[in-house]
Amino acid sequence: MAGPARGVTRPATIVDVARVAGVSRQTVTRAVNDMPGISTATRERVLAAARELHYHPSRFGRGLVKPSGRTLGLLVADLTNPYYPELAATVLRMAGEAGWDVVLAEPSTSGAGDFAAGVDAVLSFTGRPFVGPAAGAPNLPVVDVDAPEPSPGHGHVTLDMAPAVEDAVAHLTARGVRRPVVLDRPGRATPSARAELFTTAFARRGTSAVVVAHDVAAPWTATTPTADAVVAFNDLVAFGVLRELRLAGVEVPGQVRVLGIDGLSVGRYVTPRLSTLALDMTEVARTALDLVLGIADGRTAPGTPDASRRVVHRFVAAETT
Amino acid sequence: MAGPARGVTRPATIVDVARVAGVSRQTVTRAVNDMPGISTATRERVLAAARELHYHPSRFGRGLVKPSGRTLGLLVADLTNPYYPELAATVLRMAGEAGWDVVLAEPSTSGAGDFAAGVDAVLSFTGRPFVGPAAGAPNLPVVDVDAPEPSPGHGHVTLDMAPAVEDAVAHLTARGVRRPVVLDRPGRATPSARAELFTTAFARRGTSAVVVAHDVAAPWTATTPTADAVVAFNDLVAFGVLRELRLAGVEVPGQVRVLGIDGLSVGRYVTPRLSTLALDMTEVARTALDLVLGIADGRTAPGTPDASRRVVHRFVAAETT
DNA sequence: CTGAAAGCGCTTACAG
DNA sequence: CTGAAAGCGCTTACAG
Repeated sequence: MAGPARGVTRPATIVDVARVAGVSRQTVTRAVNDMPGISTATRERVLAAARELHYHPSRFGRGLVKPSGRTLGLLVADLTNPYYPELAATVLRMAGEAGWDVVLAEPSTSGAGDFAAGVDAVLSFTGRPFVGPAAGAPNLPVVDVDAPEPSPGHGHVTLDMAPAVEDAVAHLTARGVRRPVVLDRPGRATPSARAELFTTAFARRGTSAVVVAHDVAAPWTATTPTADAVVAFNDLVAFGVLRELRLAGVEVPGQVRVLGIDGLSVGRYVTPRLSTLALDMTEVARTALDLVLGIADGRTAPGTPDASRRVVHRFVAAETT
Repeated sequence: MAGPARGVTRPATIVDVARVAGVSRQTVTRAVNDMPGISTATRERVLAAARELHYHPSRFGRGLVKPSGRTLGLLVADLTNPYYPELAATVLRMAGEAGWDVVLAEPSTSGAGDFAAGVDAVLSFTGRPFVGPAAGAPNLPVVDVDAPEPSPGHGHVTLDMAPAVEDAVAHLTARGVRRPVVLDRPGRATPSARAELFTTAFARRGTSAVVVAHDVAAPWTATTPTADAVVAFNDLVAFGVLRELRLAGVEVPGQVRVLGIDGLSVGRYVTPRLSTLALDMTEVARTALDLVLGIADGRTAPGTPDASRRVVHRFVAAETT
């Protein structure tokens, strides 16, 4: 009963079970996989040995020899923002239909190297190009979504907010907005791309928008008390703004109009309902998944125009504008 | 250049690359893994061949021979309800620290069999015991969370709402609630366990609660227009109730008090803030993960008392009660 | 710097 | 009903 490796507990393998049960390896396989051509007595003896040794088949040994599904690595920036779980849920369901498993990870959580070792393709929703291990993963199919610039060898999906920004700004100015505030992500030297889209669009209409860092220490209400519209960095920030305004007794959209970005489905529960630049998560998921699976299957070559896709936001006017 | 399998495209293996590059298998390994002891010229020739063949190392072949992290299968009922992503995010982060990857799946998405084939342990948040493949996965470590009854051979984590229900009902009756409505999940013959907890607790205080199926076709406002408190099946339902009441001009908590269940973190954005029976997601994740990894590492035996854990909800009185 | 040999844990034919 | 042999794709010593 004393195994070769005393002290250190090595997981039991099929040969350990075979030895303990006094049979051959292939008989263990028959018992464990419930195959025909084995006597009941033998099967039970083998299963008892398996139980005793806590034997569980190695997925590597098995995967090497049996056809098995492939695994997609899904990297998302921050699972705390419902935006990413919504996206992940859609990717998960679609990938499942295509026979792919999905390993979910955040960049902070797992070393990118370890992560890449266990997957057959990568879909990265982190806002920057996926950086795999320097070596060991040549030709790993990778698709970056919404990365600021295309990474050579990767497929990429661009999320284009510009048309929706135009629509939203036209909508707001038509309703008399003249002193809009754009709440930008804090801690940056320069305005974000989305903030610039808004200031440019407003400027084209003769309206100058103020960009303010969304900072709890210096709330925008103090900086720009006369604002008649707030463009939030994303829906989550907009929800916070709506709450602030409610508590301050400010009417939305009567006194201040509020616009979010993302189109989170939890938005259906807030009152008044948030106007937002919505992304069709299903479309994003389908586009990104189609691309990465296409690369994995050799249908699409990274570097070709077909490996570069685009999804646009859509302005959804609800109750806050 | 014509491989042995013409027509059907079989993924290239290390020997294909070796053949095309005119080197041995181990030289391909050296090039691909950026190891020393290989000339620059050879390395480049090999990498060029790898590129040409779209070669990517099999994770099975590699996993068999290199020490690698293990994979946890995380099964959640419904990624559409933020409750599950919140839980998943916490599990993901903690599992990552322990060196485990996480495959996320919904029961509907992937055949349970396929799912179980690729993982070393399973954590099931589906409200019922995990059912793996009938065969092929003996001694797979499994932990069920919040399953109605313990499944033999599995570890289980019970989520106990009873103490929080007591606190909430005491709170509500102390504030004069006499005609509470419990919104139950629709389409069931008998009231849910949580609905019964509430009716019992109210009854003990001499108050009879009405259980109504949460059904858009027959809204609770029509069924029980005189209700002075609404206990929702979960936070998401409660958010919808809050919106209904707002639109109907009903004051919360002045005219009707509202209670949710779950303690979703998105609740921080709704106004007024929802009172709820909150679950500490971190505690649930830590408890469940500790248990399943303990079973996987042989520290904990399923069936022993230690393989059965309990986490309690906590009543959080916010602005709606 | 390069290759021949052994082996990781498993299953699939093939023999008895 | 059971076992000996071959092989899945890879890496790790070991020889040259």
